[in-house]
Amino acid sequence: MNDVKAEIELLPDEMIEKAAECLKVMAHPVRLRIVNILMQGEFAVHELAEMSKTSPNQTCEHLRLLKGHGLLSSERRGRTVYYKIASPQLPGLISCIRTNCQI
Amino acid sequence: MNDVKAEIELLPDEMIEKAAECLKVMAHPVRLRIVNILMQGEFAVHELAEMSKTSPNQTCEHLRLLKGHGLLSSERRGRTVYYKIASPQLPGLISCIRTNCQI
DNA sequence: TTGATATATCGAGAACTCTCGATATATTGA
DNA sequence: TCAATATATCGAGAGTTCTCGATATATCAA
Repeated sequence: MNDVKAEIELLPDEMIEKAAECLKVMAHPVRLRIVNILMQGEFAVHELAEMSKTSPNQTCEHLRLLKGHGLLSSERRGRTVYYKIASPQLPGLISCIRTNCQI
Repeated sequence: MNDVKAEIELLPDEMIEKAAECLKVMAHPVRLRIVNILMQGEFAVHELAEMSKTSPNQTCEHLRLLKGHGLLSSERRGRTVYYKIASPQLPGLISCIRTNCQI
């Protein structure tokens, strides 16, 4: 039994925690939709709210969470705030999710 | 505004929900660890429990959840139940997570 | 300055997930 | 059959996340 496990690669707890945290951020329909839209360019909060059929305040909160994890960045131009993808890894992750999670 | 959105690809709700559900299942440190271990072969519940430093009953529940979503399958041999990866997409997804979620 | 538009934040309650101990079931060997 | 081992299920309480309405802030144009 110990022989079997001696050969097994066990990833460090810290790495596992980090990845689980990253997945948790993505594991929400509205956030997934927002990120999929942002794969196609930069959009304003109210545009994202409308396209994801979510109230502006909820959209803001989802955007804040995504931005807080370094996945998005934002820029205000006039009274409008535009969000875009900030993490270089995000497009790869999303396209992989689309392939492997039946999207 | 409508011009911009007319060109945007909006994935069907159903697909988004399904993918979010799939990510939610993976978005737990113990389940992520279990799946990473099972990438290296078939293991018994008590082995997985020990390697993931989780009680057997909790390990069972995580395994049940993963199996319930079609990600794992199990086979009893004697009093031991062995779990392995059942979903063909899972290895690709995991390796992508390892690349893009800093694992 | 005022009103309109756009975004952001806060607090409370609902809903969901996690964890744990207790208990149940299954299998084997004495 | 009985005890031991292995796995599975259940219910309660703790902890999180989600959602919503209310409110705050920021910017612009009249």
